Amino acid sequence: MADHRYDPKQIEPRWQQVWADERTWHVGNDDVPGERSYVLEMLPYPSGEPHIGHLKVYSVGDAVAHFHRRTGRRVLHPMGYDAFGLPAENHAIRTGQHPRDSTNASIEQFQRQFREWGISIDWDREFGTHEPRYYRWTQWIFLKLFEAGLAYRKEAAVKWCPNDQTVLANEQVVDGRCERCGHEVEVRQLEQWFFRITDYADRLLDDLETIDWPANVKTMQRNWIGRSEGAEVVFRCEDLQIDYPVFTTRPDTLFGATFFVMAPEHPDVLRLVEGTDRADEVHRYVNHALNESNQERGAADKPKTGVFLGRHVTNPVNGERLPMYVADYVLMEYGTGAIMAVPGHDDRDFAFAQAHDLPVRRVIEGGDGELPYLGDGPLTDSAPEFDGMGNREALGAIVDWLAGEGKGRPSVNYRLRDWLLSRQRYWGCPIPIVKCERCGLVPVPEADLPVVLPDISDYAPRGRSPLAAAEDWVAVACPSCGEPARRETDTMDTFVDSSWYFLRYCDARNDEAAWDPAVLAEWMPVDQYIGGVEHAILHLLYARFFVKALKDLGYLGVDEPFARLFTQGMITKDGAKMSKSKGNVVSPQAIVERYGADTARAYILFIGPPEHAADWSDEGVEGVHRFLARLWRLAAEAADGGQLPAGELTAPSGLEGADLAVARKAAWAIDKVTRDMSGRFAFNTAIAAVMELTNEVSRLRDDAAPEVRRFALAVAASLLFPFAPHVSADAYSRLTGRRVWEEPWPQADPTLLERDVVQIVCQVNGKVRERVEAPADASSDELLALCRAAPNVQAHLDGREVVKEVVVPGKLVNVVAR
RNA sequence: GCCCGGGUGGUGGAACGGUAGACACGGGGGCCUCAAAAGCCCCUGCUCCUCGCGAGCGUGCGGGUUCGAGUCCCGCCCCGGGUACCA
Repeated sequence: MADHRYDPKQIEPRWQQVWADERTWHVGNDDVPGERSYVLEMLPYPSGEPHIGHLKVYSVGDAVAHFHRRTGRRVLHPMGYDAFGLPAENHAIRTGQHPRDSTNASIEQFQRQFREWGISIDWDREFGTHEPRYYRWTQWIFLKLFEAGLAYRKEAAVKWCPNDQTVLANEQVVDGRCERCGHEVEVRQLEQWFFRITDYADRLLDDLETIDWPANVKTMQRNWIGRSEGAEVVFRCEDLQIDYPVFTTRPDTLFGATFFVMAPEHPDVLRLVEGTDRADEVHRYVNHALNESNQERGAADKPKTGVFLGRHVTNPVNGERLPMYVADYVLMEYGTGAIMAVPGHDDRDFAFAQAHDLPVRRVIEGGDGELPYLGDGPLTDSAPEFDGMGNREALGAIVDWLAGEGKGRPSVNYRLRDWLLSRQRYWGCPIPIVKCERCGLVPVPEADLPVVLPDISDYAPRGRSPLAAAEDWVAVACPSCGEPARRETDTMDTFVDSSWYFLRYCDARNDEAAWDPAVLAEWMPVDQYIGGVEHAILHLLYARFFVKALKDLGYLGVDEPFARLFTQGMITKDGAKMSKSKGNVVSPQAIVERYGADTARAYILFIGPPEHAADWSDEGVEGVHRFLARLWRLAAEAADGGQLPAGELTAPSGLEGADLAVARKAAWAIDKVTRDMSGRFAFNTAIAAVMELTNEVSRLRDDAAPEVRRFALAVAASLLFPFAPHVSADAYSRLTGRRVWEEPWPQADPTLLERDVVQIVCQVNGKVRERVEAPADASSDELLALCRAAPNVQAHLDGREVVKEVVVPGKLVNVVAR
């Protein structure tokens, strides 16, 4: 007999070769009828080599893709690279190596490893976002958004990272620090490019209802958009004849306002005190507040500081004069940069009032008498027509009254800001705009796209894009008037590149257009999107915005890019995030080298539910490897004696004893794995079921029927294929002479799923006292009789009165006794 | 503070309101072998005893609903993540 040693180094390259030679995973855009499925994992940023997180996300995605294919769908499962970005550029600054070269080298690493992992990718659709044939269309989309007024330039207070020497979008500032490098960000007043994502705030919010995403991701997006309903109320400063609107969610508390506060950045603060004796003090305060870091200023528990402006505004509901303050707890970015302060019913206003000896007034009854009171209740001490009215009802009534007087109106405010997309860096997609002194901002004509990123020698950022130094490139004739003009030298945020790549995959080789809308209609939306929860706000919000905007412009027909989202948990080592500095990095390449790709993939899916974080265990890998080796060896040995007959994979007939039990186990495994893969991604229990089946086969005695052994092993291999494709393909091929990926998903024979004898649990007062065998179709009375006859049940019923009997057919009998 | 997750053996984890701990790791014992590796077999939640087809306890804590609760409800504690002066 041949030497049957499981050797992934032999098996894996052989099948990879077949898949590459035959372009097995390619799917055309041909108008073939039948169900389609678009399975997509978030595209990788190619830096160095793939890490363990990549192994996980593509193992999960590949399992889904294979399952969809085997259950009769045409599956689009492409791959690409998010290839622009700062790490490559910073590397270039240190070494002088062109970012394109280091990026392409990384991409080759990724390609090689994806092939070695056996991921079923349609390589014919591959691209990197840094390739002109791709970013040509990124620029085209930018122009379409520009034409529609959705991309615009404005001067604003923006977040600046002094380390990366570029501006950042709000989403890229985490705890006052740069999301990428961790450096504390500053605020600068600069003119920048923005996308008008705030126009879509309501739709981005409302359409969350229509997509099947994890609740926590939806919640994070809702919070980020931060819609609040309330009213805009106008407070007039009579001294200077200026109206100051404020946004409030609590117009019901208007009668409790006792002072008025402006943000230090508010443009009118200095004007209000000009030439007064308060000017010096206010100047000092504002300067101090502006120089304070975001971190310090952002702390909610910080004492409430502020300065009186020496001016007053009039409360529109009762004509009271309220003192005006400047205080850093009011933010310029939100609302109008000014607030009415109601210390009786707001924590922060209360804290400020305490610190500055301002009156606190109760206008809503309730609570235990303590102020501030944040709950609901009837109005008091407000106005005769509102007193006694529930505050929720009063809220509307007061807004109506204000609207009638022209002093306010219902209003909605969002936390979401427009997306700042320009970056003062080199390695990104050039913004296709020419700045002409005469014509202003002129779009580059579509026929001239792409605006190709020029090669430069000095990548160092100096507060402006390194592109600004490429004089030959910058100097250009204005497309509109022909006079000398200059190119926009900022590049786009790399999140722009990844906001539409899933559209390009559908029609990746189209040189005439970004895509053919008819082709897009065949594939979009993505049926199953898979990635890390760290993109819950950034990428996933931006991509949704792009799809909605492009739909409005008539280029596609869907409202949402990703119908179903799955977020996988992190892989840790020794309970901690893997990092070079901790020295706890597990390299996928080392694992694949040692155990093979199948072991690495199957282990990462077996370790636990894929949505949970999981800790890597070297011993656990060994266990999965042993399992694959055992399955393969059993299959190879069983195939020595012959193959299964051609045709459908069905159990031999006329089985009995252990042979029948194995056939039943196979049917059970088919059913179990199918269920685990259908509704949820319970890969861990699916693999456990195949393990159980394999264990049962390995316990068969030598005189077992060879066909049932082959059948059960072929079922095991077939079910395992989505998780460990090479070893499964190899085992299946030996057992059947056929290619498992061309086989339909196995069907469980219903007659084998049924049992004629079942085990019945006998309980007395809810405690298990005995287990008995009973015919599966036994009646309740029969089951009851069987259980009451059981010795241990009788022992526990001895001398007691039976008060109730519960029978769950096929399962259990519970006798309740006193 | 608020919003999500999550607390089950030595470990990762299983369990439509119905046998808690599938599967795997680790551990113990055995077979094979000159020996080892590999492989195979058995045992493995805790406690007690009369050692059995035994009894009791056991899913973070305290209550509740139910014939029956890891699972549902109420009140807490702890851990992880997100978010935070957003008016």
